[in-house]
Amino acid sequence: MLDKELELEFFRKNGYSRYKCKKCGAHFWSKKPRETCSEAPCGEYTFLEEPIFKRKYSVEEMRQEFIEFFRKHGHTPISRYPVVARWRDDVFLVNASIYDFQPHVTSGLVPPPANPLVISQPCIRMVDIDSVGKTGRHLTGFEMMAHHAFNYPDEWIYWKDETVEYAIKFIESLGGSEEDIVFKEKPWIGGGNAGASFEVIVGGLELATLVFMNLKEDENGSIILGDSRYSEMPLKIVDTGYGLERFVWLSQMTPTIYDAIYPDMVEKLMELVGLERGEKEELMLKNLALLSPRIEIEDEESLMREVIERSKVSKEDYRRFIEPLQKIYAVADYTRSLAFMLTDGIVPSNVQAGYLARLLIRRTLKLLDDLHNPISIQELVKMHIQRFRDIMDTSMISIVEEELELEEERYRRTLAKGREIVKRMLKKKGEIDVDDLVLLYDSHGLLPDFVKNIAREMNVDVEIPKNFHGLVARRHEGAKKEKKERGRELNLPKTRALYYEDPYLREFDATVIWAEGKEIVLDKTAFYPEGGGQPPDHGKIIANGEEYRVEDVQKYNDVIVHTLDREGIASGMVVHGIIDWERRERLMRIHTAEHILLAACRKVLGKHVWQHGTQKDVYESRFDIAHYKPITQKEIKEIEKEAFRIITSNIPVEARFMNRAEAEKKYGFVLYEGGIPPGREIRVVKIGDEDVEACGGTHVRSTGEIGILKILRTERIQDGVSRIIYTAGMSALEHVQREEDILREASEKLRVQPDKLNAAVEKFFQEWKSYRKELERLRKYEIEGIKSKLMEKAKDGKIAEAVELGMKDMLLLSRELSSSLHSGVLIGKDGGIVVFGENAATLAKEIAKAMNGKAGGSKSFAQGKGDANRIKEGLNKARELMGLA
RNA sequence: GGGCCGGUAGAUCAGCCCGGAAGAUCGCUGCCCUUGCAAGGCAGAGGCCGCGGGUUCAAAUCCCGCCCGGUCCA
Repeated sequence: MLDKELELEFFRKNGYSRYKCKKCGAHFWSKKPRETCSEAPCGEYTFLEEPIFKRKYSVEEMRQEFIEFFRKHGHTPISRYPVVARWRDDVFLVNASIYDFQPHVTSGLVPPPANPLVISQPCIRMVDIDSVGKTGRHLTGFEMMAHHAFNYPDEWIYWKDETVEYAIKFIESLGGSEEDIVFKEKPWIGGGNAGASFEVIVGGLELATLVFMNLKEDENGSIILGDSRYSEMPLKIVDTGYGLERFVWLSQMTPTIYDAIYPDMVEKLMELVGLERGEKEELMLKNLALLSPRIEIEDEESLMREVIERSKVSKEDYRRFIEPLQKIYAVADYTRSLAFMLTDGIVPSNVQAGYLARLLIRRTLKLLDDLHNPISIQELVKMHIQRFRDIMDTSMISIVEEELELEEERYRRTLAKGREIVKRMLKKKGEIDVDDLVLLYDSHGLLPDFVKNIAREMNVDVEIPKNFHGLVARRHEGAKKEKKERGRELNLPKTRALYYEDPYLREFDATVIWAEGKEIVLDKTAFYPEGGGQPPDHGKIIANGEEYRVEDVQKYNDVIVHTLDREGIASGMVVHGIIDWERRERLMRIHTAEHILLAACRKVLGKHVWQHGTQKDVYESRFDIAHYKPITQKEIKEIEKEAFRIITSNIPVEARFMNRAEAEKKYGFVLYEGGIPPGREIRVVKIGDEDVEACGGTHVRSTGEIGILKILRTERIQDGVSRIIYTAGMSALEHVQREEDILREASEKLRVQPDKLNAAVEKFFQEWKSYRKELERLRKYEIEGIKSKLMEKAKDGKIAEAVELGMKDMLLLSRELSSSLHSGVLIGKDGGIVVFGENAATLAKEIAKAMNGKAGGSKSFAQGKGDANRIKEGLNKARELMGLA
């Protein structure tokens, strides 16, 4: 299928031929005849030996070259998106520039912000985390430079020939030659789309990928790729990805990509660790770079052997230089990814994107430990933020530093605790097997290496299986569950939403266009359907003089369905709707209050605050935000005061529909705090300069109408996520009044003034505690008394008596008695039996039997229970068996 | 969102598998020893065994639900 797709007019006209790589068998296009596709390991990294570009470029210079080149060729530069994919709910991090335009632009629903466009998009790819530092070319964080063209049936921009030509011209503009370039064919599949693609290879290195996306996944499609079927889509997308860091590397000719993109940090770390790079070391590094594409990274041993042989150095030389350097490289890369993630507002957590940040932080801390902590993680991340200040938000530095400090503390705590767990395990079992290792990692976050080290301290050897991570994965198999989609296809016209046209509309007339059971759809409605965390309106619908209660209102696509308390309304009827205004008004106040609350939180707590989920209700509403530490009482008061300021400023609340791309451009992704609405047009709700969000809810006209916003309490629902429970308007006033009632009633009960309540309660509590102790002392004393009385009845060190005591007291008493008596039986007022001394259990069972009860226990102590009316029988039995009768 | 581990004295934990009188160490209080401190000795205080339900004559222990903490995976 690809053969035809990639036989370009351009290649034919410009003297290119199609070859088949003798090593990997892939097809490729080249102007110069070639045996292989030239990509390492089929070829070598020739760029390390011979310059390809005319000069060296820094990251900033290369980015600038790219953007400028495409700007000159008719592309509109657009600014980068955050690395955390706020506009999507299917992924956490941006993996590629095309992520910026999924799902709505690529599906054709929404136009792109510009067409064609050029961007340099920072991306995070966690999948390569283990290779970073070791291969010389892998990164967790990189910038994907890209030009995109979106071709619509009625608006054609450009397609394959032009894209290939741009690639050649851009490489030429940097001093490269057309002869150096190889276009390798490759099918491309990703994210429900597919197409043909070229990998652009220069000097043995893949520099870019040119994807021609023209297929979408389709059950009935006729094109089969991999395991799925695809069909042609009307939209044809040019999706390119130029590896910024790789271009820089190629220009700099350094042995690794890390030396090219952040030389300052690598140098600084080397200096602090005490590594020096002489000729011998450079040679080792270069050989490593040349060899690493050839040998699987899992086989580090043979890679090391080859490097040692080629460079004519000792194993010792390698160990002393390469191993710490690889760690330095990894630290430099991880901390840069962290700089991107944290300044873009990801809060470290145990869930979602925050977990990925924590993972990177912990990996970095481990590496820094290995290097004997030459510098703090905060310092390194800060260095990157300042170094890349033209694309990172430097105002986040102090928040980032605090987050890292807290994370490091947490990490140290986990390790200290883990150390204890491992030690205890060893003390108990004497060894640690594979199951233990998996458990320690999965449940306690302890890496096998760490466990092995501790075991070694205690002279125990632990074997780490090769497929360790596979074993962990197996434990998680079968744990996944499919989430069900709620969808409903009603083939009806869009319902006119009167609540948007006039949010204060309380009554309206409409025509029923569909009815089934208790459900009806109207041509227009003022009933607000559940959405955006706002519950649906309630109210009445009057038809033919009959009144129906509206119990639920839901929206399916653009059709609004009302659920009534009973059947009876038919299609075609004209009805009158009345909104339960008291309820709706409260909800409107609360919804606007929520926007104000978010603005206040961002102001008081910081810019990283991001809405995590909400549920509004008439009396108590929940508002979850990402924040890296629990919210203090002081902060709550500040937030309330800030909200008060916004409310009393009486700022108008504007709501209007806007073109999605235009709104994003104007306000940024803060728009999507409350979630990501679908569609070409989005409704933007703006409160002066305080807050702007995409929101489909109903709002008051101006902030003053809210009256009062009150935070009731906060909870930490996850690491990095706090829940604020609040209310507004009349509900807030009612809450304050209720609290006042509690205060007054409590004060009245204690007969003190409300302001003395605190001191009074303290006093009462202290007194209660001392009385409780006094009571216990008295009981002990009483038992002492009973004991001495009973002792008088003892015969031959034996006793069997009935006592006016409960089970607990009898236990105490028998303990006392057992110190001076040989054996004894006590039967309590409610039929409880306590036996101590020889054959206690057997004796107790016999007594219980006599009392129609049950008993049991050990040889020297037993307890049981029988019928409280048969105490006498039990006692007689006991005496008989004990020889006391 | 799902899985796993944990919650017992101020702290760190044992006891739970296999139900039968709540423990250890450190810390705390007092006394002895000492010029004083440290150490040592003796005595003592300190527990809703996370919460709620169930099974049982009897639950820290077994079963169910919830809450909280930790951790792994997506």
